[in-house]
Amino acid sequence: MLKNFIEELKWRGLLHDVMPGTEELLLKESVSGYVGFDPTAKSLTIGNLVTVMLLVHFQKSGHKPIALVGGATGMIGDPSFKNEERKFLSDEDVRFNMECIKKQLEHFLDFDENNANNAEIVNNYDWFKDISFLQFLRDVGKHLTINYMCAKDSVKKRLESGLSFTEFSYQLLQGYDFYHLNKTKNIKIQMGGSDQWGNITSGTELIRRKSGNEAYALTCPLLTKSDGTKFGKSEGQNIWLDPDLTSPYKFYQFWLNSSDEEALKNIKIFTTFEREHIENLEKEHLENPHLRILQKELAKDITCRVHSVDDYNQAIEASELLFGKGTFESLSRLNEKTIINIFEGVPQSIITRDIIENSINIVDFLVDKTNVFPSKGEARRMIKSNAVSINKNRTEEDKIVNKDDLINNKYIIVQKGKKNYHLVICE
RNA sequence: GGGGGGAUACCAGAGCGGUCAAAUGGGACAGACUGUAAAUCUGUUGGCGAUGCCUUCGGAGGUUCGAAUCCUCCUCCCCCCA
Repeated sequence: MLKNFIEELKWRGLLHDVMPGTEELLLKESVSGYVGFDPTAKSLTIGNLVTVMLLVHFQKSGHKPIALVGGATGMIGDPSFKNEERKFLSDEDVRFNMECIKKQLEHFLDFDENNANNAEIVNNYDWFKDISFLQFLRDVGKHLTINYMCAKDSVKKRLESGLSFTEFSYQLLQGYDFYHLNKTKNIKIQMGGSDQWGNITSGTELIRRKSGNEAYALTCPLLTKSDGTKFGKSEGQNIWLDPDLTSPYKFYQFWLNSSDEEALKNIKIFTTFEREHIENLEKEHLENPHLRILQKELAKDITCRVHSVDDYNQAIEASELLFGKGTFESLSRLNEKTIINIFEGVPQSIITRDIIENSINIVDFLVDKTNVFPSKGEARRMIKSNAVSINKNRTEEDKIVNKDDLINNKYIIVQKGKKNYHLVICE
């Protein structure tokens, strides 16, 4: 009943590094393993989703996944591969973020206590809050040398530019987490992104020295886009799991917009589809690339899981209208409720009715009244390069906007380029 | 402590008294082509009431008809010698 977890990660492209003996252990018995999440924001991003998927597959392979939310470590800040010292988060922020993240994790893992390998969430603040500084230095600090700690790639960069004692200590805290979980919950393996390798091995080392137990580690690659830039951002914006921060429509669009190469890579990483199923999808895709099957399946699966089937359907409906054969006529036929649904999550501005009644030049409309563009120069440039549409019709610089442009006597749909919409509501 | 080099638009980096709103490359955005893909090609990348005006070249002053460019002071970075 145990599946080969390592094998699974391998073909999915989710394995970067693994400690010797890990595979044997995982095949021999059902093991508890954990991944840590820092509560630096009130929501996880799709970047964090990669390590969430490690836990998901871990559980599916018959092991017991633990998500650690770093209530304590979040107050310190991980220096790994960062360029500079980070700001502290306030106590309340950490606690608030932690609660939010906890709820998000519950979407992915099975917490049903009737199952032997049900998921659990732990918070390292619970065991750190009662440890005194002196006690920590005696119990933990004594076991790892500065030389060992400095040798980590993750801190090397910062040794040149400066690193506070606080952040330097981070790996001890994370190492102690692992030790504590190993001792109290018999957790034998820690997983994470490849940037965490240094911190994780501090943990296995600490365990070995303090208790003589064997502990294991495994990391997944950090995702980058095929052009090498950071994954998970759209126009410089993070893609969040929280629908208030990234609307389901935008979320869906993000995945749908993947290039072929990325879609193939990501469908393995972010879905739980079986290997054979993915290979079939890939084959279909190659036969009919214009149908974008990989992108659609990928976007569908993730959107449904992170948000809901309803959100997905709505995103589809919106996408079809906005990118399909939408015309001024078809848009005019929509009722108000549909419009509101479709444009949920699309930037909007509200203007007063007299502006339209009195007619207004397109540039003033787009800059002064609605902030579609930050400056008139840019608005004119965009219009000149054929990038601006009003209600699906290309517009000219001398266009006057008046009440004939209102859809449903209330809405104007502005398009900047092919993909960016802006809804103007006239009240 | 002594000596030297530097800070320019999102980033890298030229310019070293007027012709500089500032070369070039990257990034970003847009257009064409397409499949809401990739590649490619093209355009844009300080603001405005726009053949002109205003604000920008680390900060503050000064010289000059005129300064990113010269001088003084300050802040921060890098290198070399002790």
